[in-house]
Amino acid sequence: MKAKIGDVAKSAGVSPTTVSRVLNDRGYISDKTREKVQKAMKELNYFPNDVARSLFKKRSNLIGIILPTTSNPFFGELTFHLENICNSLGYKVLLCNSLNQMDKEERYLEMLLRNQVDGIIVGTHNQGILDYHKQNLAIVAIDRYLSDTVPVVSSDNYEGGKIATELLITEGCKHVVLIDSVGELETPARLRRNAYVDIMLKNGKKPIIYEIPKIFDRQSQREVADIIFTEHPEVDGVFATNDLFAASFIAEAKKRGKDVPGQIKVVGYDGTETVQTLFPELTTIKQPINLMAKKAIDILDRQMEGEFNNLQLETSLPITLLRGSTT
Amino acid sequence: MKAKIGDVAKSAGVSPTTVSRVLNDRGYISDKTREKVQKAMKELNYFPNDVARSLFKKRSNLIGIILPTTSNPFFGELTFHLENICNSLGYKVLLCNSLNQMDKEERYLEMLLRNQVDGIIVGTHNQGILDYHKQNLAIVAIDRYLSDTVPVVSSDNYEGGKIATELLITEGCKHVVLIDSVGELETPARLRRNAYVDIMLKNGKKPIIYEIPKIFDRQSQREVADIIFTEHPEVDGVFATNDLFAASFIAEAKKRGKDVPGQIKVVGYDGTETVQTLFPELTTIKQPINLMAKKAIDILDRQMEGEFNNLQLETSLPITLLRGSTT
DNA sequence: CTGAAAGCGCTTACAG
DNA sequence: CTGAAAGCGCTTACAG
Repeated sequence: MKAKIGDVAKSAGVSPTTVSRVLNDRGYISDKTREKVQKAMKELNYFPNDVARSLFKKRSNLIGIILPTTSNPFFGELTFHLENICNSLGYKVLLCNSLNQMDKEERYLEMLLRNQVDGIIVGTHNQGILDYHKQNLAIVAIDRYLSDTVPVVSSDNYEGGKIATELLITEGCKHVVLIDSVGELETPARLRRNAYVDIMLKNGKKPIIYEIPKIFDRQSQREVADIIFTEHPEVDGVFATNDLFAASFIAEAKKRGKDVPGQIKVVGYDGTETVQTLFPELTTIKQPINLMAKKAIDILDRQMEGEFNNLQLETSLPITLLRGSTT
Repeated sequence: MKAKIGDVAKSAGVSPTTVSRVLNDRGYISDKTREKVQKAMKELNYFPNDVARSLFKKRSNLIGIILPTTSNPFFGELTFHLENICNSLGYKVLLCNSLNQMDKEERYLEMLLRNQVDGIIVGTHNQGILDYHKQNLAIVAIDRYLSDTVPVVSSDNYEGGKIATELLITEGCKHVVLIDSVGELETPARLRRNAYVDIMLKNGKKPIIYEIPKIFDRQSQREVADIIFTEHPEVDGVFATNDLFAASFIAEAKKRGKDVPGQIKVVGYDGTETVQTLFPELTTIKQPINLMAKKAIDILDRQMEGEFNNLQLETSLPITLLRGSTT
């Protein structure tokens, strides 16, 4: 059976209190005692039970991450960086893939709370979360507005949308279509769309917007591309707010014998490592995923240390244009 | 402050024992009492503390997942499926990205143990894990041999390697090169290489094997491609044991003006959703990720229920060939 | 420098 | 049908 603190104490001939002291390097202990205890711990292959510790300390060092799905390269990479940084700080990560489903999000949220997480990183639009934030639970959102009091970290979506749209227009596109996620909510990512609309209007062009209903479904992406070709055969430029949408559109274009970038130019969004490897030709707007993760955890950590005031409520990190050969 | 069971008891005018009973639906309770308690829980917005529960029950319902990195599409998708299935079964997932670094793996392992996980799913080659398995910790490996007693779930790697190599030869390739991960250990995935060697020899051809030193690094992948072109300019076929390697090789080929599949044919491996979206032209061997996840958790769950005998020690799921236009 | 006692928030025999 | 007591494995005042 697993050794407990009492077993170590008995074996070392001291009290559990003393064992706890050497474990936590706390208070005075004679070198001799410390050695005895350490020897006993080795022998019994003892390591502390963090569940018991958490219960007493009212601190779990657990961080919950709720996001749509790690299957998506952006979130897969974001998850890696988040977990990696958490780990280096001594935090452990409880992962939740909500698929953007409200009901799942709510159940995940309750699960995290029951498990006494010290903080939550939210990459989905969970609104129920608001209530809990007030109960001084540390929360930070990535690319989502949750409430006036929850800090949001994102990259400069407006600038990204602006650069993408302007590039297409500069390259001579007359009919630029936007392919975006279906969106009920006002999210920072929606600024990409806003920028597209602004730039189009500024150039005297009519914005044409299509939404992917099931954003993580390849089939759904292809169908929308198909509809675009039917309804707007004149399309000669596409700004997709997500690289996967861009790739699906291009696949559909090729199927129809359309040349990219000859007849249609395409710009994507995200610029993950995965996309840069699998589809390096794609012109896209790259988000600084690692920086976003760092910043999010920085803000979360501050809250977990009790600093709920003076939090930077909105952080916008710089994006970069990756020029490929699809424009 | 967070309501505790005592607060609910006081508010409902009963004992904590009774509250616990309605919480767990255990023993006899009068309907009237149950209602009183439920009303009090609602009012106080009470939900149980799972840390305290775990401590008493000696069961955390926590599952640790150790894998290289969710940044990689295969592992990103695998993680999604694993977590998703765990969630549906009432388990929670503690995520660990080890980057295949031994020291990180060992630290993660100890972390998981301290946190009293009920089971561990391992997608890396952690050897230290063996010792703990004997202490009746539930463990299942994905694509890794850990020891004679740890069940392994993988897809039919030999068959995949065979199909890929045979396809290239059938298509007329004379000089087929293998691009593989650097590999110290005997893993199921290594069977892809074994199959390649067998088929090459069977066809009277000399196997030519290159290894990517830093497998998650795009730069490293490109460098190996570069070396292949220098050392084997005659190369007209490539079997890459990973789609990212394949993509990097193709990028390097294009840079040199080589036509794929005209001058060089390429087959990858994994066939994730991400690859199918971003690089649908790639011919590749698709692993049944969802099935692998299901099977792994099935085996883990059985162990967590105390069934350590009669475990299927080796599971090999069927792969499929996805024919694209790179062959 | 070290230990006995109390308690973290629950659950479960055991009584009644 | 309900409650008082003990205990899960730790840690931390408080004494000495």
